[in-house]
Amino acid sequence: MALSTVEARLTGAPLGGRKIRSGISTTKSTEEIVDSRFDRRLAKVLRHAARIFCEKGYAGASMRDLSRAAGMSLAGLYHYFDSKEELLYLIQKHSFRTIIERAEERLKNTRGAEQRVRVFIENHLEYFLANKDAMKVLTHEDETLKNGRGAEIRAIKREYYRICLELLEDLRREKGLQFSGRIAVLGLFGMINWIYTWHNPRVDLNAHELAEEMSNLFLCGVLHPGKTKRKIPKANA
Amino acid sequence: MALSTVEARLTGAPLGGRKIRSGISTTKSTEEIVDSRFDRRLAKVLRHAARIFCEKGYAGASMRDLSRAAGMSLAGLYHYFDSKEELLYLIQKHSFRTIIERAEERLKNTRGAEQRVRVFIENHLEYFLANKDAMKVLTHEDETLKNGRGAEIRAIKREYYRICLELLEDLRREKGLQFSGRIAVLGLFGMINWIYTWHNPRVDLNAHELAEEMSNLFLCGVLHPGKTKRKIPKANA
DNA sequence: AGATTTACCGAACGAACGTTCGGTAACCTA
DNA sequence: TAGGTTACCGAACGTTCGTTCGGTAAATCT
Repeated sequence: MALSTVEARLTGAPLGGRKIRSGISTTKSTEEIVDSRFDRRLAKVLRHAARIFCEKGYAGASMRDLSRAAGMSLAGLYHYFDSKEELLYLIQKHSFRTIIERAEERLKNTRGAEQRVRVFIENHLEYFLANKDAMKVLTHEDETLKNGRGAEIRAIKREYYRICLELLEDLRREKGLQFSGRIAVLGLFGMINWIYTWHNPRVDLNAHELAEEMSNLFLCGVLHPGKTKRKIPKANA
Repeated sequence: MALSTVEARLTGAPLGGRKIRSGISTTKSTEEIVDSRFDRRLAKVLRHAARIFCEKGYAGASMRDLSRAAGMSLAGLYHYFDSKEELLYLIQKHSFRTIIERAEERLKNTRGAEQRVRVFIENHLEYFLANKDAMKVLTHEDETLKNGRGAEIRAIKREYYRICLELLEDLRREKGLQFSGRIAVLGLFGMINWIYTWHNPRVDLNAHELAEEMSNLFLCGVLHPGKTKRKIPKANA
């Protein structure tokens, strides 16, 4: 793999994909097979890595732990990335990009400031609970990456923050309310990110129900308990 | 220091104190001076350790980092505790015990379910922001300790949880409300513990003001913005 | 078929880790 | 003032760390 950085290969495809070699090629299907094989194996490594980082923390997990979990030799791991730090970066970037992408997709089809906030919350919790390991690693290791990679993740984080802030300011405008946007966003993120510290799927509500409870709590507080909406309809007008 | 475990010495005094040697003693003032000197030095070490754990995480901080921060040799540190793990334990236990003690003290003098919840939140934020390093270490490293020490910290945590839960259930009863106590407690803890990830004293409100904002948000939600109470009076009847 | 690239692996690298050991000055008690 | 305790420290212990190197069998391209 010549110069080999995964980062250098990151462009479009699922996990960033592998750079398509330019030049004459009779069939491109073979290339795609090679590429997606690499990507599938990388994705598997990332899944196992997320699980171990989740259990032991980034600093507490050793590359030997990861190799054991992935069923691959220590040296073999380095075929897929250049360093432990890049591994964390790939996990965080993929999770963040995906949750933002999905939020934007769902918000495109939702009108009404309050409903949009509810959809944002539901999207967050749904993705969070379906990808607990990676999302814990994203939230818990949020100051771990430094320099370039850290800056890039922090930029994505600000983007997500801004989406939420705008939803809340729309709500404030629409209903003529008064509250601090910053405190509201950060209070909301606290509620919904804290979940990784306590949620037990055998005891607690599923993502959809939890989103409703959390939305009611955030929107109405404990003193004005929720108008329990039965379903969050995917309004398209 | 004979058998030397700090843990073996933990009984009453500030940080656990040093076990008072039993036996005949003409003056006990000398013993107290020795004891408090040890405690003062230990407290200083713990303060520096909390700062480093806060910056680099427990696993990411080395004993050499700690020795540098405390201005003491690596070996010298071990005069005050037996292991890195015990150091984390001492930091967490002291913070947790203190915040609970203060909450109970303040709640003794407060009537009215809503007011008691507000006092609980204000106590939490006040201690949290005044002891940011230690409180971040307490919240961030909440699954780090294992076995005996871990169980002990988790027991204190449950105690704190229960205090909050009872306040909320009192509120629910007093006002005839309906909400899930568990979700409310955990949502509230999310809001107020998440603060360590964003609070900047140069930009953000101080503890008292923040407590008011957070209390209003939690109690009334963003749709029913807060009855801004000017002062939280220390009611004594 | 021969040449190249891919996908690994065993073994080793030097650095850093938490902890311990043997000392030694300063202080306290008797 | 002799004897014991306290409060450290320099140097080293064995282990584990992230990463690299040289190799190889299989897959792919020409």
